[in-house]
Amino acid sequence: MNEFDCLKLENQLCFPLYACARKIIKEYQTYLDKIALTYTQYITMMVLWEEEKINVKALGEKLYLDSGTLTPLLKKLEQKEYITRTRSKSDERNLIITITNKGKELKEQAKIIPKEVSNCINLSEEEALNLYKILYKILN
Amino acid sequence: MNEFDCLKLENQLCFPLYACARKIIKEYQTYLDKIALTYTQYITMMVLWEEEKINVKALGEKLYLDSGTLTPLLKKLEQKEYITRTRSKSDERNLIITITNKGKELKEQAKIIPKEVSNCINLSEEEALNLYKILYKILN
DNA sequence: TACAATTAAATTGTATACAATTTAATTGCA
DNA sequence: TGCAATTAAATTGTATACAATTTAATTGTA
Repeated sequence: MNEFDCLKLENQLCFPLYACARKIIKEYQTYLDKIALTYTQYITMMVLWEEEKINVKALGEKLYLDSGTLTPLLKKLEQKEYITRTRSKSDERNLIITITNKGKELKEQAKIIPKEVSNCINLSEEEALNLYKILYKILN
Repeated sequence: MNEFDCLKLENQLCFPLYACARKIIKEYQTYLDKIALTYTQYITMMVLWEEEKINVKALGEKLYLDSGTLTPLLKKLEQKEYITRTRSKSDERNLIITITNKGKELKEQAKIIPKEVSNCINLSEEEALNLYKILYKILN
């Protein structure tokens, strides 16, 4: 182990993390194409399938994304009529994102996607749980 | 566990993977700013610190990136004089990337970065190894 | 209660990612 | 050997990411 070994790609943790995330998102994309959503649009809709109504700041905290990413994305979801964007009456700084009926209906078509993707990833139950725990340890 | 639970963000594996990768890359970026490299430029240089000379296709296979991403990135690294881009004599379709002396010198400044980043991530030796194995199982 | 400080989104600018297409070089075979 | 098929990069177009700045609304306090 010399002083430069830490600079080898194979000794990095971040690199496989980055490559894996992109690989699985690409796998998602093949299924998401059927409902014409990108992966980022999809996880945004996931929040709204759970919450119905949320402001941009809270949404960003859930997704670890900022308004620079979310503003254009939310305008696209609005164009597709899956959400509405309205300013809060009590505090005009807040933009409230609300899911529409059309957005709710999408949930039905989306529910098979996680299973389709997980079929393509060959992890045991134990490995998946282990991975999950370690990732959330890093995130928190 | 109802039929829609698989659509909850907290039940996803891909989402924390994606969020973690971005979080750690952001951490890298704070240190990479000192040598004015982006994360993608950095992992490209890592390959060249190991190889000296490689064509775009082989580089892309190592980094899981295609020419659409690499072409503009490599032009930037050429501008910074860390690499040269020349067509292969034996097969003009191939573009050969070669590290320059200036590129090699950068390695000395970069070698502390992995340690600086790993200090910010609170994983045990065992967890890190475990994560590493699971990620490469997904990649292969 | 003016007004400086803070806060939430939006905007600007740069750098990826990646699908799809194009361009140019090489290969394989009828 | 001529030419269709293949291959490697580059290009085009779309959609993120994110730092930094700007805009507009609200809050806290001198």
